[in-house]
Parts: sequence; structure tokens; C-alpha cells
Amino acid sequence: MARPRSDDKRNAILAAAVRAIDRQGLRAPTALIAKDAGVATGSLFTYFETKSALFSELYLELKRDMVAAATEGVRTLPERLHPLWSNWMRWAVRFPQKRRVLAQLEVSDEITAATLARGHQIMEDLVDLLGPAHAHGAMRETPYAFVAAVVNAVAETTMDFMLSDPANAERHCRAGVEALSRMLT
Amino acid sequence: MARPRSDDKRNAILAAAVRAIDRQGLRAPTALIAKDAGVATGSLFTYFETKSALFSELYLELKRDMVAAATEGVRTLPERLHPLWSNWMRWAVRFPQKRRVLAQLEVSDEITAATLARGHQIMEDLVDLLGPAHAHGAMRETPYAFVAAVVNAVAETTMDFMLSDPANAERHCRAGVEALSRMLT
DNA sequence: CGATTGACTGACTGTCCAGTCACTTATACA
DNA sequence: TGTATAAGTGACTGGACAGTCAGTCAATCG
Repeated sequence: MARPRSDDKRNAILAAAVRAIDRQGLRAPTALIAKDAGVATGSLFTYFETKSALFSELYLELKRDMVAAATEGVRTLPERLHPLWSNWMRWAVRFPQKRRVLAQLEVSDEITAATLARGHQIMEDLVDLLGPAHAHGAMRETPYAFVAAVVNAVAETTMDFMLSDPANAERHCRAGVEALSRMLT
Repeated sequence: MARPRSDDKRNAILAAAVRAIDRQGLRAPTALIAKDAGVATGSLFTYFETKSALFSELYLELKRDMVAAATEGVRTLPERLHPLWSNWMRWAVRFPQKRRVLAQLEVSDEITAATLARGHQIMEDLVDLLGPAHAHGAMRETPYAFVAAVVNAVAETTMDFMLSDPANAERHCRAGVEALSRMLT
């Protein structure tokens, strides 16, 4: 069926979008994103129907990326909180732009409520690994989603500090888990 | 010195900006904001030099508003966490748009790092009231700013849940403080 | 090898909007 | 009451940008 679409190009566009949004915010022009991806402006629209569609797919892609990095190899361990945390923080330190872009997309209204919900669903994979810790702790009576959200909030805060004060990153990282641990125990 | 500027108009513009941004995001046109404020498009620019300037001032105004509401009457109490928390949460439930707008401004790049810093400084007024609780708790060794940020993060998460699930608002509110309390103790 | 399909290109268009400006009107002060 | 000053107005402009489209090119298949 004629010329097939190229995954490479699709990925190049997504990667270029991360760079562009990191620098210019969500108002980054599609023309710039396309150019930075080495693709004509028109081609961007054969891979993504509209700019909003690009943003939605980018959002989900980044969430998946983050969750995959954080949960890597953790699934079968007996004590999961610390390895999970350390993977998660490492991802944040290595890909600060991805995180910044994710944050912008999350609050913007470029993304529908449905897409946002799918994003939260992806996050559940990550928080599910806390299951055992949660089941017997102080928050066993509070709704699961609430616990998940608080975990996420503490993680995000910790990441902010690790990035803004790299000299004490290790210290902030520990302060983060310990605070979380105290909260869940 | 000729016709004086009117505080009423200035406030009307800020209030209209909240409504517009709540509905349309930061791309809300200045013309719409002005119209909704009952003012000509040109007049908006006699009160605020640029759209960005309007956003910056709005950001600071909203932060001040939030902090004032949360700290009202709490300054002299011996046990401050609970009244502070309840004021804070009440503000969030009463003015959900203000909160939404604040969140958008916070991550956007419409606002300079300097303005953001001033915003954080305003927040310190609020977190300072935890001083005594913090001074003897588990986080007494972690940097003050970090504790402040975590408190804020847990508060924001709690607000999200109170608003998205009003039937259990009271329950979420309690779960929030208790989690925080466990973390600080 | 055609022939067909659909990806690829980038100049172009229609729309939107921040900010301006020539003019009008209200206020302060002499 | 007259004059100076600055606020108020809204049609307008210049620039930016999402998305289109007519033409080109490459992969697949009979």
C-alpha cells in the first residue's frame, strides 16, 4: 500500500516537540517543531491530525516513558518503595525537559479530560507497586487514588529540589522517600 | 493631575482575567478580558503595560489572596496546623477558578523567574505559621524550603480531591492533614 | 515493469490577536 | 470658568501561525 509511514519520523517529531515546548512553551509553532524534526511542516500533519492531537499523544508517550523507567525491574522485589523511588528520581534528573513538558501539558487545556484520565491510568501501574506497603499502612482506609496522588505530589516536589539544587540532590532524594515513608507507615 | 485611574477598573480587569483564563486558558484574548471587565481594549493597556504584565500582577494578587484567606486569624493560636488547613481548604472550595488560574500561571512561561520567586516569598507567610510544628518534628533537619514545598504539594492534592469528589470532601480534607501531620511529626 | 497509492514538500491562506493611535471625555487645579 | 493633563475608546495594523493543497516522489503489487 504505497509508501509506509516511518516510526523514525514520528519519533523525531515527538522528540522535537519536547525540545520546542521545553524552550518556548506550548505556543511553540508547529513549523518549528517540524523543522527541528527534519520534516516538512505538512508532514507533521500526516503523522498528527492537529497540534492538539500531537500534544495528546506526546503526553501519553511521556507518561509511559516515565512509568517504564520507574518500574523497571521493580515488579518482583519484596521491598519496592526504595528501588522504585530511586529509578523514578533518576529518570527526572536525566530528562528534566520531559518532565517540564509533562507538567505544562498536564495543566493546559490542550488536552481533553479523557486523555488526562488515560494518563492517570498509566500512572496506576507505578503506584500499584506500592500495593503491599499501602495495604497495611496508615492510609489503608483512604481512597487508593488519593494515596496515588499524594505519592505523586511528594515525588514531584522532590524532583524539583533535586534539579534546582543538584549539590544536595542525594539529600533531597532521601528526605523525599523518608517523608513519604512516614506518611504511609 | 487630571483624571485618576480607578481601582475599581483595575480590579474588574483582574477579575475578568480570572474568568477568561478559567474558561479559555492563557490564550484568552485581551479583547475578551477587557470587554468582560466593561472596559475598552485600549484601557486594559493603561492599567497593564502588556498581557504578560497583567498575568504577573494577577499571579501575585491571587497568591496574596490565598495566603490572606488561609492565615486569617491563625497567627496567634497555639496549635495552628488545623485551623490553617481548614481556612486554606475552604478558600480552595470557594474559589476553584482562582486556583485553576494560579496553577496555569505557575507552570507557564508567561511569568518570569523573578515573579515566581516573589510568589514563593508570599507563600512563606503561610508556611511560617508551621514553624513551631516543624522545629521539633521529623523534618527539622531538612531545608525549610523543601518542607514548605511538600506542605504545599499535599495541600494542592487534597484540594484536587475535595473539588473532584465533593461528596467526600470532608473525608479527603481530614486525610490530607493527617497525612501531613504524620509526615511532620 | 508500469500503475496505483499514499507519503512528502513548502509556499500559501485565512484567521486571530496584542498592541497602537487619533480622537474624545473627565478631572484637577489656577 | 478655562486650561492642562491624563484616562477612555475602539477601529485598525502588523505579525504570527495552524492547517491546506497542488504538485512531486517513493514504495508496493499485479
